[in-house]
Amino acid sequence: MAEVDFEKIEKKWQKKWEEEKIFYADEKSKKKKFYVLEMFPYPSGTGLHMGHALNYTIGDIFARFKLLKGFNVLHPMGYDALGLPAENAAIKVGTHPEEYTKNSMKNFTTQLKKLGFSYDWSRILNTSDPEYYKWDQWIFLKMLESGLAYQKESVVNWCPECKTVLANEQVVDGKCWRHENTKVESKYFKQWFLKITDYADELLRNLDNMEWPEKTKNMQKHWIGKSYGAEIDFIVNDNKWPVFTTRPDTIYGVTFVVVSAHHKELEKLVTKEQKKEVDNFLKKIKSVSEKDIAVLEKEGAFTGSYAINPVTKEKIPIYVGNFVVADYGSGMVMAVPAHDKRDYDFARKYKIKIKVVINPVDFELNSENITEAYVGEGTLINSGKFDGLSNEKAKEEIIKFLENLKLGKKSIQFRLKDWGISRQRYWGTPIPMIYCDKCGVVPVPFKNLPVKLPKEVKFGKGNPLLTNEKWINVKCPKCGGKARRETDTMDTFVNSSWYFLRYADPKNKNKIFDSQKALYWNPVDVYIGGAEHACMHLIYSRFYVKFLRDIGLVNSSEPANKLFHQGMLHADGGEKMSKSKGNVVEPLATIKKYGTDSLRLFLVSVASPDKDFDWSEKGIQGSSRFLKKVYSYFENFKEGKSSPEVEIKLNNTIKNIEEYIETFEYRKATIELRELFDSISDGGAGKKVLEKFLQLLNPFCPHITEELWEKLGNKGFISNSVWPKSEEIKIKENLKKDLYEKAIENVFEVVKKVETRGEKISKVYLYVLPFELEKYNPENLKKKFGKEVFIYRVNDAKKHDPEGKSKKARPGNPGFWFE
RNA sequence: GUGGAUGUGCCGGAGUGGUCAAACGGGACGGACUCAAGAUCCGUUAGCUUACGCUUACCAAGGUUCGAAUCCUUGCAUCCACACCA
Repeated sequence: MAEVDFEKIEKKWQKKWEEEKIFYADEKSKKKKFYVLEMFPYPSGTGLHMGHALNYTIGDIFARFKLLKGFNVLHPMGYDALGLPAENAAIKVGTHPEEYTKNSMKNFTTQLKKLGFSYDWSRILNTSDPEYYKWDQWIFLKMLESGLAYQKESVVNWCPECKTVLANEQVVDGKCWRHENTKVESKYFKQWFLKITDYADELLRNLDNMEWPEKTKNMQKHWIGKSYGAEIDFIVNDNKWPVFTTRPDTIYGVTFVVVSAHHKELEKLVTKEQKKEVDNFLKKIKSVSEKDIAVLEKEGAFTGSYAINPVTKEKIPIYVGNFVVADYGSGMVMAVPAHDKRDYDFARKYKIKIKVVINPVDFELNSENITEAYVGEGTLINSGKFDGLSNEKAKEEIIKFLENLKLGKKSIQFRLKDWGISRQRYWGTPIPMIYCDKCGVVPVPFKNLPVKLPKEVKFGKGNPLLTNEKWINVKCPKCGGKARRETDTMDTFVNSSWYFLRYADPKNKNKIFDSQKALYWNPVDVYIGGAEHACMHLIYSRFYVKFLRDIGLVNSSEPANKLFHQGMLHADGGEKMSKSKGNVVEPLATIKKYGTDSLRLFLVSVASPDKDFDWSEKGIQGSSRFLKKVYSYFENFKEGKSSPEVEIKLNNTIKNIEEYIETFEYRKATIELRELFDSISDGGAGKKVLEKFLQLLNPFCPHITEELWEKLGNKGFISNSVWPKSEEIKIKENLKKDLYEKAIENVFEVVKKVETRGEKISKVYLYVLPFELEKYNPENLKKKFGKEVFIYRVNDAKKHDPEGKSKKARPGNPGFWFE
């Protein structure tokens, strides 16, 4: 078999596609629009990895398929260019983040182009471009106008050595990533927040009607976390301290209260005598990451203060604990050790009283014999006038009771928190605010946007922006007096929360985007990316779209109709690909060896693209072998006649592949393609059939199919040809007969079996689907079975069907009953 | 702990009540070609049998059914996510 020069073919067609701009999208087209989007990459210095290749191949196949199907396809690409790694490179190697990012982007573009993706490169986007982040700032100011952006004190990780705030990922085992002997401290800063919680209800509600993976929707539901309960006031030193609980029915069992270690007013509760103990406890907390806190054992310390239980009037101790979240509810919880597992463990550890107030349905429980928390249903005991009520009923009654005493109320809590966007670092969007001594916090006027990042800053100690005094010092936009810029920048998730909208009109200098264009393209029809973004990016984007809708810029409420997560790609042998293990497979090296089309085909033919799978050198060799086979068949092909079998197979394949691509079952599509090719090379085929085969293969292997399309004598590109139609008649006629006969054969078999068991059968009843009724001929069947045969439609109200066997009827298979 | 997913032949992985000893790919084995290797092509790949066929098989044990990889129950194992949510 002749060697195929994949590289030459790839270069040739990539150049032609670019010259003819066949993938450039235009909103003036009369065709129906279709927007395919893959999550844009963070351009890291290490270049494109195989996971990117998989992600973009999945999207590219979809986009190319839709183009062939006659849609006006938008398939753009860009870079999420602001972020921490660029800044880390500046600290470690001394490159300016801007240079680092520029180089990385250039590198990424070259690599992406070699993979032959059908991007509209004229729409390329770069979030580190002031022309882009200007609109981040614009949205921020709009949110400020709407009251959605606000400042509040919040806790962060602080490295006293670097004098800077650390991201959770920069905290390693409670220590700074750069100073392994320096313990990270908790520090409170005033920071900017976006009030995503205003949209909590809608974010939750819409999920039900969205065509997103159920798993993702569940994760989001959990993340938003709506819970119903009560807010109850406990009295501490004559002040009201509210707590939120979902179990007001257990209020009589409260024996202590726990306040979060990060509670703003913790100091007020700590007495002189207990100060030392509490401080020692606080030192043990490693970072503000709640994931880190979660790993810790439930621990705490007595604050020295007491609270009054509003119903029993008992005096109960207040503890500070590492398992209470400061930002949820009021940052304080009432603890019922008898009926909550964490409270139980905590009470046992610190020898606090345990009081049973719910008696289980099926056994006796009391405060002496309890060995674990009982969290189930039951009736109230030890609860004053509420004794004997079911705990469900008690929830309502107790809330009513507290409301009358003005000591509590019904309450709904979301676990979703407002989104803290302040980052004390350089390579992000500057927050467009100014601090004036006289006027206070003043927004930068719209006409002065963008607030550009100054290039001259020093890296290594503290927030780099603090090192450029010239940039910081400005005149107050209100009074013209001395003022200073906000030096915090925005979380980079801000940049990616609306980029898909900007693709509709990426070069607009005057507006965030032209509304007509945005309305035309949005929402995204298919969005493809990793499941790790299920909560953060995919919730923030939903929030942004809702906000932009509310200020009249778009009319859709959700960013994407359909969402797909690709699986994780592991190294040969199942381990994670990582540099330190030396098992990384580079897309570029692979292409050089086997060709881009082989790589694309392999990536989608090992497993369903949503499942994790292992890289396999043997596997890609198999894909490459298949393409060589195809190529050599076309080279030596002599025009022949297509057999009916090949025609049937072809038409079946067209239909199936359409379905498979729509549902991302690419693996099945590649199997059908192999089968079709087998029957072509076995039975011979005419030119028309070969052309159609190439078109079916084109979304997966665009280069080689262009080449062979041309070899067959076609002018123009196969990539924007018209997808073949499957001719229904050719598919079914033969098969249908078969199926009917098989179905009858089946029934016949069963009759024989039952008779050999000794049962007598004289009547056979068949229940068939209405549209199949005509195929059944009672006379013929009577002859075959030698018995009376009755045929009913399944929905016939008068049918004789003593055991409901008609429910078993399916297409091609009747239900049956014998007597 | 909570939530979710999965368990199929040597391996990856289809298959959701009869067309299943189970697609497709990989591997292994045998053969053809070749001085030879590679590539390519053909065949075999649960057991017994020349074959018809029979037996054993889709994590395990029960169950439903004329019929189960597929439906139900229980158990076991593996994987993933998470913000201990009061």
